Amino acid sequence: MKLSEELQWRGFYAENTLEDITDLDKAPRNFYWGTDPSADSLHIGHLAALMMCACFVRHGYTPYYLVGGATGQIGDPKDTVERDLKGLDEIAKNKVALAKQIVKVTHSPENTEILDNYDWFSEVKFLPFLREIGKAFSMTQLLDRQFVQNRIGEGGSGISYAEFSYTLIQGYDFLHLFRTHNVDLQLCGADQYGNCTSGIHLIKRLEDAKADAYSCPLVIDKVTGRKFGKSEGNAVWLDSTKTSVFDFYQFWLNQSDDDLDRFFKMYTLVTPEELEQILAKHNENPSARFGQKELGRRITAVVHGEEAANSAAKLSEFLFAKDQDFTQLDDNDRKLLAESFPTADKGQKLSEILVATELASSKGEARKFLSGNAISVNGQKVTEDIDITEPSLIKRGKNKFAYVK
RNA sequence: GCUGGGAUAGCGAAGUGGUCAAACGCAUCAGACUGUAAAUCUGCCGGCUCACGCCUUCGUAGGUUCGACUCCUACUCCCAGCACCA
Repeated sequence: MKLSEELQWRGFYAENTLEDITDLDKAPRNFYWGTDPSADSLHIGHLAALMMCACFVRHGYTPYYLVGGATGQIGDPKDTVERDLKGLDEIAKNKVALAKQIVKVTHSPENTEILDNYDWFSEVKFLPFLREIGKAFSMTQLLDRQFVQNRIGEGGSGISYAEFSYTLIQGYDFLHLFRTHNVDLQLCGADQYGNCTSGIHLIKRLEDAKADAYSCPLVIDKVTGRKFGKSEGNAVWLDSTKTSVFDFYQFWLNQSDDDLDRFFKMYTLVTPEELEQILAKHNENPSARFGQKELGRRITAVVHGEEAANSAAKLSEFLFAKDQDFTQLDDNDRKLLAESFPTADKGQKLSEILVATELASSKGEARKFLSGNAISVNGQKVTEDIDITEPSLIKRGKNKFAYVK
């Protein structure tokens, strides 16, 4: 498939500035994709964008990945409220973490350079910036932006000059990369499209050259209607200390049948023929969740590696089997359990173990779970605060586990 | 700068001296049902406690009162209008 065909087939197709999408097939270009270090891990929303980047790279494009040490100090305006400024220490820490993840999931060589816009912004002086960049922007257009309109005026929560100016910073990045690295294409999620056009505008204005932006749709959770990984509470992180490999795999396993097609296309490298086979097999018996299992295994492999993905799959098979027999666990299985879930030592009350493994936040909550029929030990529902004297598998709710050594 | 309005739990939003840990909605969490899905129904839903109960919250800091989310003062931030500037 040509790049343009593949992008459309995979669903990486939203707004862009191209005359025609087939222009992408002509000659490989240098592109950049960036994110701000506003958290210490990427999530699956970023992953979709990175899979799109990888698609370009497979077709010969040269990637520049940017972690926004400068933009992160301001924060991209949300359309609801002003962000709290991140501490500089935190930003520095986050930058390192994100850079590592980008290298990992894009399967870039270890020495791949991750750009940091702080490197050039730390040199930028305010007056020259206003004279060169500030002058290029019309206040009318800046005010016209939808999120600005949401933030100011009645019912709005206000917006600071700092956040208001964010788009100038990101626009300048594009200009800078155009000048220094011949980058004339920016890839982004649809929510960043406006910021991309700021850069295009600058490049046109100051360099009299045409640059392009290409965005992919935001991945929307059909259930909540919100974009993936948005709200902190239920974000699915790529960092296994924030979202365990098991939980990551389980997230995909729990997707609905309707979403299989689009997630396979976006998040895995399946070919059309392969996908057809997978879906056909899935539809023979949807309740067996063949599609979800395959999806989970593949995406988990991209993020955490083949071995971890297979472990998560194996563990899930065992834990959700109808007739699990915990006495048949061998040492390897036990080791896997201990690695995958929080652990506690035997010889304690069940409520204490629940607290120690963070399955419950307090003894009171532990008791509530027990009386609410939410806890099982080795597959048996337990409602009393019994003593746990043997190695056991504790389960809370549908898929929260802990292991007692 | 002036005038008026506002700041309540994860979010939205009631509450205008005691019956407020705070209505209601959403989200989360748990249960039933199920395909580890969706929809639906049920419960929980500031923290701690086996529990009577105790502790901490209603922008911040003080004050009045037996008692304050509710009244007063100052401050911070937001919104609107006006003024200033142009």
